[in-house]
Amino acid sequence: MGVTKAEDQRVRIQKKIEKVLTARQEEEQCCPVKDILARFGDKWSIYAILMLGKHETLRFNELKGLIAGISQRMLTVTLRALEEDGLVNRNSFPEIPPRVEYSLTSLGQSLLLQLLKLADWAKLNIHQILEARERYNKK
Amino acid sequence: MGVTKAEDQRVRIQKKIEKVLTARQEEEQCCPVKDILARFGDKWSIYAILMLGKHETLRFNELKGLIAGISQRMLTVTLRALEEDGLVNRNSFPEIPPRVEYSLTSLGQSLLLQLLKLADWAKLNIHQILEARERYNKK
DNA sequence: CTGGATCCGCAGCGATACTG
DNA sequence: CAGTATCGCTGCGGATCCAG
Repeated sequence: MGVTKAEDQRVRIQKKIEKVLTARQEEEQCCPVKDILARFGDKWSIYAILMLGKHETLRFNELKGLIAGISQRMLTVTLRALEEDGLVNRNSFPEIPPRVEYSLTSLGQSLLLQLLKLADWAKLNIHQILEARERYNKK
Repeated sequence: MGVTKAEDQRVRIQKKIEKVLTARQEEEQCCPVKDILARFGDKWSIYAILMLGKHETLRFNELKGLIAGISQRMLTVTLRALEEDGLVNRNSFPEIPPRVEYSLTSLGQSLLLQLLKLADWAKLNIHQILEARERYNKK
């Protein structure tokens, strides 16, 4: 065993580099679907969008109250990401106490439409899926 | 500091239990959208569905070849989940060497339609999103 | 009140070796 | 060929404290 720990690490780092590169290639190639899904495919973005769709405009803690179970941190992170993509507006008023209002942009609203269609599909087929799951688990 | 490690752990476990319970509540309540998204919102399911949509029927390693970067393990896990939900069919032939063919069920195909619509939206708006990101990062 | 900064546990994924 | 078993790492997300 002439394999040193240093050598081990070098190899591992090399592999990691390769992995990152191929990952980047995949992102660039391939349909934009994946990229879009990455936005609202995460744990909370959907809820934020749906809630903002329902209520027009909301403050930070109102939103936090509506999305049961979300932590402060994740709400911040989620809203930042959505803002970055131009899906929500963020209006902060320099008052004391501070007030920040969030609302959907027109782009966000058009995405909401798509999500609602998906929701319709989901409602329509949820029973079939649940049945399929039961059937599968019985076997 | 009369706090023992055992006490620490007890408290932590207690919190975990609560977390799991509220998580379960959330799943049950709330729109089925989230539940559905959980299916193909993960890293690989979309690719599997899209590929099966294109190619009608595929064997395990064909699929693995088409989805660049997926590991054997994750392909297995992904396909199992999709099968469980009745989105893909799994036909295994008791031959040597073994042969397993996967294809979309009609339910899977209807989901594919939705995904394609989403893809259309994505293609249509990808530029706006990229612009928004640039604008955001410049600030 | 809004949210930035930091720490850290744990699920999820990848790599690898093994089986029918 | 099509998986299963095991293990280690990484990064997501929750908790907590702090700032404006």
